Amino acid sequence: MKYWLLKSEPDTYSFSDLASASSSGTIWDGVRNYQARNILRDEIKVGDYAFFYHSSCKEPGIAGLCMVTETGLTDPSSLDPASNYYDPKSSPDNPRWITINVVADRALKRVITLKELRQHEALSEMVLLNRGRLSVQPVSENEWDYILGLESS
DNA sequence: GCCAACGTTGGC
DNA sequence: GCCAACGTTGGC
Repeated sequence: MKYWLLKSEPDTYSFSDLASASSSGTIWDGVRNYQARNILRDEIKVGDYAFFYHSSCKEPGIAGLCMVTETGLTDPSSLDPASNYYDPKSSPDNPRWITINVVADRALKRVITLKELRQHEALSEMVLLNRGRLSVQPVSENEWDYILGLESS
């Protein structure tokens, strides 16, 4: 099992939105970056866990944990002409944007902020802190465990 | 296939 | 709202 970090703007879709979604969770739609798409399509597996990260907001940071329940899904927004994420170069026969379904696992006891993460030498190699713009990223097991260890501190 | 121009992300 | 970083586009 591997660990990941998924970014969302909480004004658009927050961790509490996922937590209050139906038991089937949500499709992680709208990713339009090839590196992130490749991770969604090729690397993330059912049963993997991810941090749910709030970006572009007052307090950027990790708000909760979620679990991957399905992979290999065509992003429905890419085929919807009414969507902001519509991509005319994608089609049902040859979908360009492949994604996953996730469910909420649990909220963290507190949001672990980006500012706090930056203060820990043990996390200095985190993708989040070095290639901040990537919206789907790997998290090492050591980083995962370390960050969960901060939760109660 | 280079690279300048342009667009987007996302912290601050 | 600014702007640095960086991904994408498109002319050549």
